[in-house]
Amino acid sequence: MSSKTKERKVKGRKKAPVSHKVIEKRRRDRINQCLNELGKTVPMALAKQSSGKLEKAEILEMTVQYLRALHSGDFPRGREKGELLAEFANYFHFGYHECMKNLVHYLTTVERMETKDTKYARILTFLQSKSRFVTEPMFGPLGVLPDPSEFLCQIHSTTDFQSHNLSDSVFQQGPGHFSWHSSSRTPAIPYLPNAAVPVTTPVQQLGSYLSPVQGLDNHYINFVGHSHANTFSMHNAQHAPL
DNA sequence: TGGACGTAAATGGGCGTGGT
DNA sequence: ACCACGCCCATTTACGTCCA
Repeated sequence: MSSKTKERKVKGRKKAPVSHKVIEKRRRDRINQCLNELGKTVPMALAKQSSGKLEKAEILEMTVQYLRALHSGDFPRGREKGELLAEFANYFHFGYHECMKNLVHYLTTVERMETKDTKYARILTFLQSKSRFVTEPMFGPLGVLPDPSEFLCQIHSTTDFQSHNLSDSVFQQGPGHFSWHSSSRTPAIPYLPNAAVPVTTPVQQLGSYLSPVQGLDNHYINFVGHSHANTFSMHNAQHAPL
């Protein structure tokens, strides 16, 4: 066993050498972090993750398929490429919203946290920042996609954030839009029905916020040549027409 | 229940590269 | 030339799942 393996040699340098184990650990962490990001970004991986564990190899496979689909000219007739990209983005936002919804439900019901709680506010702010970080590099250029953080901006845009309570808080949306409270898995969370989510995607013009996501299932499956439509069954069942 | 199997993480070592 | 560092690969270890 060489000295390198225990600790990298120290001679004649200012900086203390870093253990090879530590370096390798960091490297593995970087790899895993990127794989996780892919798992949260690639629609099919995101869908499968929600129903079970996803192997690294699967994430990579789905990413390859996803990129092939995006770069393929073989889009369904009558659908614009940008339109489908927007659908993919919506799919991601859907998953993100779903997680946030569950988290908020947990915080408010299980943890008994109030919206005026600073910790509650910090968590939402964190989610907001993460939301931007994850989505912008991939979908930013489209420029017209809804950002989940816009849900939260409805809180932060008002300085009296602390005056809000659960019944007049964040998850405000109009009819036909993505629902924060209608999941079969989570009980209802009160909301203001008159505040609409700022959704401006092209696909939205075709109908509700969710319908593109449902439509995406078939398109995406066709793109990647998979026949496992039941991969998305959870979403279909859960978010059938609002 | 225990062995087979698969996956992920940890570890050890070689090699290339860039800075001094 | 020497050294720190990063990358890659092979092997070992830990852990979870499946099946007889």
